[in-house]
Amino acid sequence: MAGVAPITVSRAINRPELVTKDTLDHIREVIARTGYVPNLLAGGLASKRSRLVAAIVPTIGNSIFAEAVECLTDRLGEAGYKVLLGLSGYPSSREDELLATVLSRRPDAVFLTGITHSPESRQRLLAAKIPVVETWDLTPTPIDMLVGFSHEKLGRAVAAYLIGKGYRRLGLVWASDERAAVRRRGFEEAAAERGVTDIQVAILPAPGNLKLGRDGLAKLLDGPQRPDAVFCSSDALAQGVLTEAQARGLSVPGDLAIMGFGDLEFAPYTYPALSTVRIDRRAIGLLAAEAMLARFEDKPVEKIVDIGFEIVEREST
Amino acid sequence: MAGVAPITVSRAINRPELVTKDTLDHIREVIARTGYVPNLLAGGLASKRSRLVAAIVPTIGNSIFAEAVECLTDRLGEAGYKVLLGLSGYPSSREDELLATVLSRRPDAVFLTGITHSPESRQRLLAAKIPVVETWDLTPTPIDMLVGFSHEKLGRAVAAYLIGKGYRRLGLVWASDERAAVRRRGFEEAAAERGVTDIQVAILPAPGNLKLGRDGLAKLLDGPQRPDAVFCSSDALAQGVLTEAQARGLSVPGDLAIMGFGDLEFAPYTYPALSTVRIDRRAIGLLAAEAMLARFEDKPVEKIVDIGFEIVEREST
DNA sequence: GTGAAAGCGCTAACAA
DNA sequence: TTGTTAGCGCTTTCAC
Repeated sequence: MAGVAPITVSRAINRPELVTKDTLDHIREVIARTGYVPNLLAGGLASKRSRLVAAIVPTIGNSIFAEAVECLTDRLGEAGYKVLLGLSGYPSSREDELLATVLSRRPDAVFLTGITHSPESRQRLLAAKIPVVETWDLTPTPIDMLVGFSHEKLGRAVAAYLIGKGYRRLGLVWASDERAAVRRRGFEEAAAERGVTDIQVAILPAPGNLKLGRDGLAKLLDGPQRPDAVFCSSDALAQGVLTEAQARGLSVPGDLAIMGFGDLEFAPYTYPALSTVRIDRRAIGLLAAEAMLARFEDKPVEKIVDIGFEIVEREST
Repeated sequence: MAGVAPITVSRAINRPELVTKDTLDHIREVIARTGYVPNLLAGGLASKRSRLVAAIVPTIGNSIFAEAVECLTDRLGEAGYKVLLGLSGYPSSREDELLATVLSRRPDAVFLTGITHSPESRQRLLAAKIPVVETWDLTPTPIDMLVGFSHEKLGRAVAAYLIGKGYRRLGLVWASDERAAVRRRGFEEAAAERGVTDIQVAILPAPGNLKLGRDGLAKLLDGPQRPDAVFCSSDALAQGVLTEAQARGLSVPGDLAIMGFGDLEFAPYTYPALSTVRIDRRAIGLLAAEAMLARFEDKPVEKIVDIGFEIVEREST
């Protein structure tokens, strides 16, 4: 319709600097007039670049993963990429089949949650020969790239922190998820090194929520050793623990200190008594996006990025 | 590699009932052995069905939209569809360009938030000739299909409820978003009909959060008329209002009744004193998915689905 | 700076 | 039940 070859239109859209201004203006005018929408499926097939990035997370509902996905989507969107959402559920039960179906869309990169993947999945990812960013954890042997933090160190740090504050009867209200298990191990090891060994644990199904947190604390309080400090594997559980403590008339942190994990926004303001461990969730999405974009342009990339964590102590008001 | 024509492999994958068991088994064995992954980009181009559904929401971080998207993704995933995530921000500032870029991926359907779209967007959607589901609101004239509820009715219902309880000095802590504005209108109209007109309003930027809620209540309390009941445009704001009330030593609902909107999971347990309006967020995603799937199979579909709402009253404990 | 030819990896339509 | 042919709408490559 513009009286030029298809390839010229393609250039006008994708590499306008290769087209004379006059031709460009004319093509753009025709595009605007006709409402032409390029077909990126066809473009992707021809160029072998889908401009799609797959993001596989357990869940985005009320969760720490939503913000990371949001940042990833925003940053990649700026560069013309769209995010294909894959929800694997807890405990990553569907990651394998999800990965298979998602790879058939030929994404240009994959964002993964965690570092534990089946041999088939690893194999498939390697075979796809695309940038892969694992997140939320640390390992010296990522599939490709990694943005996360050490759950073991985090567990250790919290144990040291609580024991340093004088607490000795420690309890855990804990979801049965894999990364949480590593935090627990770090916590128990560091506690043992300080002579605290009799740690009470209430294990609950993932993902945690307020109700489960209440149940968890109830279990601990009715157990053999009443804890004076409870560390929770998520802020959602911590809220439940706090609620149960309030319902039972316990003062926080006087009778019972409570620590959460994740620093969900509602926690800090709502419960000034509730300390937690802050993770820069937005950084995970952003850094993952940057890593992918760098790789698309063959720029050098840091393979492993440790974003760390921060213990946030809140005063009772 | 399997010694059959490409189309036979295609059938073995997509319509196995058309292939003899022996051929099928053989093809499947070869697929498993070689790790063949079909290219759905090519498939989509050839069949004109991308098996992609675009979901455009303002945000998924800490938000009521995340769960709807999650349900949509789950249900569509069962049917072999993947969700392309589009985040338009508040106040849908990027919806137009987002829609353009998303449509170039040739989605088989589109999930939209709200019923207000630019003429260009409506035009583009109509031109795409695919199922479109608008959500979170109601209108007699949807672009195509609709799953939502009436914000005006909801506002009216809350006004009637509060006034019925005897409250007369009403306040609103309100985000400046479009659907909230409709709820406000309904609220004020119904209040006026009952003789309550002097409603104090604190307007805050969207999306609301706890901090903004605190600020909002502070503004109202320092204003000319101290409210005895505050309705908030979201539960996030309501939490802030509650926090501020507690910080000022007000009893809830004794000195100040607070109503939220959205029924986020943390609200009911955390604040037994906090009533709210429950929206079935999961139903929105699920019904939208069902509507799309029905249309894909040319089954009859209810064009407009009102999922209603429910005032959830909580006792103080 | 622009174009012609070929082909990306599938599936629709029709044929055997 | 299986195969042949053609073509989806782009981009690559190479030529002009």
